[in-house]
Formats: sequence, structure tokens, C-alpha cells
Amino acid sequence: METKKNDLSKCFDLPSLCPVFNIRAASRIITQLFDEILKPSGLQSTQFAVLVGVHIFDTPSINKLAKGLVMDRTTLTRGLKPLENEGLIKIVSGDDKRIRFVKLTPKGKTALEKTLPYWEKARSVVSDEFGQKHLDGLLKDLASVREIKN
Amino acid sequence: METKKNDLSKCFDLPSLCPVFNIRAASRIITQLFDEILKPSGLQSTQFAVLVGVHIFDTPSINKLAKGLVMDRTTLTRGLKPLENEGLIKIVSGDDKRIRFVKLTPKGKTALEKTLPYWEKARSVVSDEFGQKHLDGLLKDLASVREIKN
DNA sequence: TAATTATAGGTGTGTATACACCTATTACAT
DNA sequence: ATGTAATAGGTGTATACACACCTATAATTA
Repeated sequence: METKKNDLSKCFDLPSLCPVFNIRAASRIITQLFDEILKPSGLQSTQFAVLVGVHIFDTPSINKLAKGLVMDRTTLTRGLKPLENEGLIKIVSGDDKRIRFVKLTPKGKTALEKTLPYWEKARSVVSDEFGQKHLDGLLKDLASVREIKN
Repeated sequence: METKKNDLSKCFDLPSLCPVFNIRAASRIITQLFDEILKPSGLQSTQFAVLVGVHIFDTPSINKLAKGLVMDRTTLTRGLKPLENEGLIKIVSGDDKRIRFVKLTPKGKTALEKTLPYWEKARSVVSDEFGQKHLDGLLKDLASVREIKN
């Protein structure tokens, strides 16, 4: 008889064709590479991205910053703590007492300037490792993953 | 005079050409999508991947499993705890007292079988959202990111 | 065989992630 | 004006992540 068994042979497809496995593994590797190179700056990849977001969105609310960084709001809340403790950002209120704005301090601005060269270095390492054209394609694909959310 | 100012205009390049920002954001989105679809199975994406790894590497040591899943060993150690508590895996020792093998229990095997259809569903959603060909290319790129580590 | 080195793995700490649930404030409708 | 919606944000909890550092056991070598 032909057994319709829900067997486990499909498991062997995971390394080659599972999106979540592949993207998480790649994410870990890229993050480690960047964190290693950013180390002398004192910032981690995510913290750097948050500071950049605070700069380019120009003292945004928590919500706006979270949206801009494609992060969960509550994740961002926790992530802001160490930056605030280090004095790199300051949380300020306005007229609407619900809203809290994230402001880059002078110290935060300095940290950002100091980190940018390491960021460029890390990018060039990835680019060398990967090929500029290849990397451009990957970045475009990753950006389009963000579209799924909408 | 020409000021060589290390200004912050480069910050605006982050969304379009920062590998770590893009891959982390994409990773969060894909993970949320999978976790949402896997939810009825009771497993999260990472836990599913660990169980798959335990199956395909056939009762591996912690180290072998970590390497196979491209994970840090200590991350894996913590991640095994909930699976052990749920009785999906069992940690066993052999002759070499240093080595601990991760074994799939019958309950773990059942959980894996139960989860596979949800995994296929999630893959098809990503594939539809993304286009099969496009996705294949992305997966190949992500797999080649893993090569950086070597 | 005793000292050394290599291997396997766990723990402390701190950050990253996000769901479920909560409060406070503002805007809106009756 | 008052009750209700919508909006902004924080907290509890649990997992994910990984570096630095530790112990235990096995393998190697002097």
C-alpha cells in the first residue's frame, strides 16, 4: 500500500530553501562582522542605526523612529535605554504630553561622527567579500523585503 | 578655507546601502511572518530550525549542531532549554564525558511533523510575495553570505 | 606518569526582539 | 461637557544573540 506518510525528509531542504533560516544566519554573520569593525567606536550596529535614525528623522517621536527603522516600537524603547544612559540621546517632551521625542545630544553627534569611518570600513569589507554589483543586488532585494510589511 | 568636516550627510545612505541595517530589518520581517504562520504549531522559527538541525544531523553534539545551524554555541545552549523543558529534545552523554548529544524525542519528532506544513505554507507566502525566481536568487545570496565566515 | 594543551560545554552579563497588556493623554462624537 | 475612540508609549515576560570567562575532560607531550 502507498503510505501517505508526513515524513521528515523535507527537513533536508531547510539549509537551501528556508527563507527564515537563511536570513537569520546571514544576519548574524553580517552583524558580527560589523560589530567587530565598529568595536573601537564604542557603538554596536543597532545602536549606530538608531543614532543615524535619530539624526536623519531629526528628533523624531518614538513611533516615528520605530517606523523609520522598521523596528517594533517596544524593541526600540528598550534599545534607547543604553544610549540615554551614555548621554548620546535625550528624551524630551513637547506640548502633546503623550509624545516623547528622541534628541541627539552633542555627545551623541560626536559619537556618530566618530563611528561613520568604521561603518564605511565595514561596508567596504562586505563589498570586497561580496562584489559591489552583487552587494547592490542583495541590498535591493533586502529593501524589497521591507515592502512585504505594507 | 576648505573645511574637511566629517559631516553627517553620509547618514542618509544608511537605508539604501547599509548591509547590516537592511539585513536586520529584513530578518525581523521574515521572522515575524514565519512566527505568525507557525504559531498554531507551537514552535517559533528558531526552535523549528533547531529541531530540524537535530534531525538532519542525527543526534549531534552541541558544537556540531551549532556549526550546522551557523549559530554561536552559547546562543544554542540557551535556546535548547525551552525545547528540553517541553520534552521535545533530550540531552544525553556518551563515552567522552565532555560531549553532550542532542536527541530528538518522539514528542519532538511529532512536533516537527506537525510544524512542517506550516513551514511550507510560510514559504509559499514568501514565494508569492516575492516571486519564486526572485526568492531563489535571494536565498542563494544569503547562503553565500555564510561563506564569509570561512 | 606528570604537566600541558586542546576540546566541549556552561554561566554572567548586556543587548535585541516582540507579543500581550497596561496607563495616560488627546481627539471626537453625542 | 462628557463619554468614547484613537493615539503614544511603557512594562512583564520569554526568547535570541554573543562576548568574556569559567570548569571539566580528554589528548598530547616532555
